[in-house]
Amino acid sequence: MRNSLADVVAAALRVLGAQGLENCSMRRVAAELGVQPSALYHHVPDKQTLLALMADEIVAGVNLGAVSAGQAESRMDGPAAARRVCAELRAAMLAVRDGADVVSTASAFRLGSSLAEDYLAELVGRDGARTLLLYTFGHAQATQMHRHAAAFGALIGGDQVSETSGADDLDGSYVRGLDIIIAGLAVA
Amino acid sequence: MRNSLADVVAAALRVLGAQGLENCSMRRVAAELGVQPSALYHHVPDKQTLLALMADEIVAGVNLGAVSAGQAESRMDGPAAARRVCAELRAAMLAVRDGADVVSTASAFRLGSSLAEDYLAELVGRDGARTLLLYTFGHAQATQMHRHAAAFGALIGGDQVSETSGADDLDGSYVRGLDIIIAGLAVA
DNA sequence: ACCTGAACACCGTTCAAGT
DNA sequence: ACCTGAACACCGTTCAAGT
Repeated sequence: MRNSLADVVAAALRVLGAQGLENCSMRRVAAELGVQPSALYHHVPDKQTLLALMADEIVAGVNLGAVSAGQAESRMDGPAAARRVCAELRAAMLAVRDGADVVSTASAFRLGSSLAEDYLAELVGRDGARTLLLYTFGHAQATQMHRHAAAFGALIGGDQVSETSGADDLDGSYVRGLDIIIAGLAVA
Repeated sequence: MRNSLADVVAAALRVLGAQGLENCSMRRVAAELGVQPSALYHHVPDKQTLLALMADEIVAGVNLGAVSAGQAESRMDGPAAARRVCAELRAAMLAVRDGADVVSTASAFRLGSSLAEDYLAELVGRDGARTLLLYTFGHAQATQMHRHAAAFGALIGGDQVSETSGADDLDGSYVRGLDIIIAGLAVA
């Protein structure tokens, strides 16, 4: 036994963190393992599947209700628990370079049948769950894109503008949008 | 004068519609124009720029307040006008194959400075505008991905399940999520 | 101004063959 | 079971040169 599926996923996450999604090719993951590109296809049918496994790993730490569904958070009301799950999801994605893109693409493919959506649906209903998830994915993607652009701009532009209006409070922006949706859920 | 920038963008949109985003390469766009791939770089600095121009074209028909800002929709309240803009945006993206992906990627890059976001911000505030846009983009992407999967599944699976619960009411799902956000805006 | 021709440095995936 | 070696059919981009 030389490399397991878990080794491949771990190597892929290392390449992702070090080089970003656009450079996370099958060939580079193979190189990270010291193996020929074709060897990866013994563990995984294609790149899309590998990305889905990476997405699962990225969000693996998110707590989706500890015991059985809805039971662990019995002291919290639905909206409050939903808010906690979304915040954890966002943090997990932002912790990995391009994590939001990887997770969003993989989860959009399963919309309607993901663990996170099912759990959120118990808390706030199917429509509320979808709305919260799509907002959370979209905002996380925008956050990482903005940070990437800022990091790149800092290299070439010094920091002559710093922030046109100081208005890149991405965390605050996320929470305020979340508040809007949660408030809307209470009405319906 | 053999080809203009407009010709290049139009050819790219033709390839997109016919072959989808994953096959919309610079080389295929060049072939569509009967030209060498390198010729495209006379009109456009890189592929990303071409995709942004395609995105602009896809949403060009969306009415962002006819006369001056906020004036044309004086008979509508803010939330109602915002709902109309979002629905038009969604329809424009869904009208083109992979349109949601093209527009989302290009717009996420400008989040905080797009025409649509500025207009929506006048109607419902910056946080409301961002929330509505991210939700609308995300839902449109999920819609097109679901349709693509359904079309592909129909080819191999016949239609043995048809719909597990008849629950692929994507348009209804979108509107109900929009209702949640709009209701939340009214509270804040 | 607009394009060709040729090249550079890559991709994902397949497949026979090895151990 | 896991991997190599070689190939196939592609990519985006650059650049000197043509008209």
